[in-house]
Amino acid sequence: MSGLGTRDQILDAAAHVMRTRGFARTTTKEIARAAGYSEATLYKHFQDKSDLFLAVLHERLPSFRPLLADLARDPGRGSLSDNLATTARSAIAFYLEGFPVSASIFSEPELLAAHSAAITRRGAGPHLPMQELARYLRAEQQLGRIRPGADCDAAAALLLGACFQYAFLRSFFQQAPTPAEVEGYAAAITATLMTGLVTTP
Amino acid sequence: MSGLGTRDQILDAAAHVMRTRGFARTTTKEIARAAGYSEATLYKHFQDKSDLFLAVLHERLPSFRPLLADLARDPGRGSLSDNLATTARSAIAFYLEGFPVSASIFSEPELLAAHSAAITRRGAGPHLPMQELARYLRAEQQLGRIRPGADCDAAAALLLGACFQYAFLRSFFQQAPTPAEVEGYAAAITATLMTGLVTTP
DNA sequence: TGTACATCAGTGAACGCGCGTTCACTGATGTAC
DNA sequence: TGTACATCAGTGAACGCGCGTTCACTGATGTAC
Repeated sequence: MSGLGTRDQILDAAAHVMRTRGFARTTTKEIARAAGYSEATLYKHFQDKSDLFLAVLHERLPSFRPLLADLARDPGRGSLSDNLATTARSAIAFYLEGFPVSASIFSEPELLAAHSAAITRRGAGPHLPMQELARYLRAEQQLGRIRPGADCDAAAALLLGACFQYAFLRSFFQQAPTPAEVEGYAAAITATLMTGLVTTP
Repeated sequence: MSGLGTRDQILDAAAHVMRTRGFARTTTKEIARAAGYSEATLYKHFQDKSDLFLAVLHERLPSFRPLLADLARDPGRGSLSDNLATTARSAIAFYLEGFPVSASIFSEPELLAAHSAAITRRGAGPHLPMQELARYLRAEQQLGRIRPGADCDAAAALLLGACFQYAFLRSFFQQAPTPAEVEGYAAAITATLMTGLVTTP
């Protein structure tokens, strides 16, 4: 009695199997079983398995651009370091959720190529959060809360890069971090990014 | 007429196929063909396919710890920002080379678990470069080239994280960066890490 | 030196299995008159 | 209202294929006397 169409149920099931069993174990049989349909039904809604995968990647991967867009729309609100720490926490949560599935695509270069082409075509991509964050930082710079000479692109790359690698390491060692850990880490990298290594605050 | 034993030739071939065809296409048949042996020969040297993969991951993935260990052994040499920029360039090259194969493992969670367990057992791991870099930074801090209050762990995470994500993005869009691009990027993140966003240099 | 045997790296051919995919079908629902 | 037909979501069973793995083997090399 779900309100979802068959296609959506299949996508949900596929995304679930990918997360729980891994990309290599995500067979048409497993997806069909998880969705509660026969394998043949998959082919009524998707051309082939690649088509189904690409749809999952497009329609079921999380995004955290909205949060960043909000920030950039309204700079000057709250303290800069709070905003950055919040962004870092969201980024970590986002990368933790998306990394295992996203990384899996690298095992099939042709699928990766198709996915990255599709993403480029529609103007999306994993580099956009960085651009969005840099845009926010430049807005803060114009408001005088960031020093004039600072390189906002580099700063965005440093902050999100640290979050990305943090999520990778946790995924790699299969250790989900506690909220307190994430909070501490986000605060530490934010503070260091703000003040730098050599100058005295 | 190679000086390599059969086992090493198989490992080289497997690593090569992984890089060129992708993890999912790395079948026993492809490995055997690339190595110039029959498939049956693989099983004279490895218990099964997982065993062979784990050996590739252990014995054929690049490492850039040595460079970092050198740095940490001899702090105070050269300028701090040159050392960091050099480290960033090496890190990017290293991650660019290792990322596609390393990421692939996420498609088989059981293999990932076996790999991460093996790595932990022998005291290795992708988090060590960060620790090594932090160690170097602390040594510089003791020499007075980094301000006393700075968080060297956070700084190491920021710098290597930015390199890691940079390599990911390039691998994702299948665009190999030029040396000049890498150099510019390394210089930018290094400078920003050194001076920070809010203080005046 | 010749002969008989042991060792050992490597192989061709076959195996069972699970994969993605297709096909002819079923049965419920909608539509025409 | 009843009847005949069209539509359409979904299926069971089968398909060919390529996978990882094994087995009985071959032939070159080493060793004993």
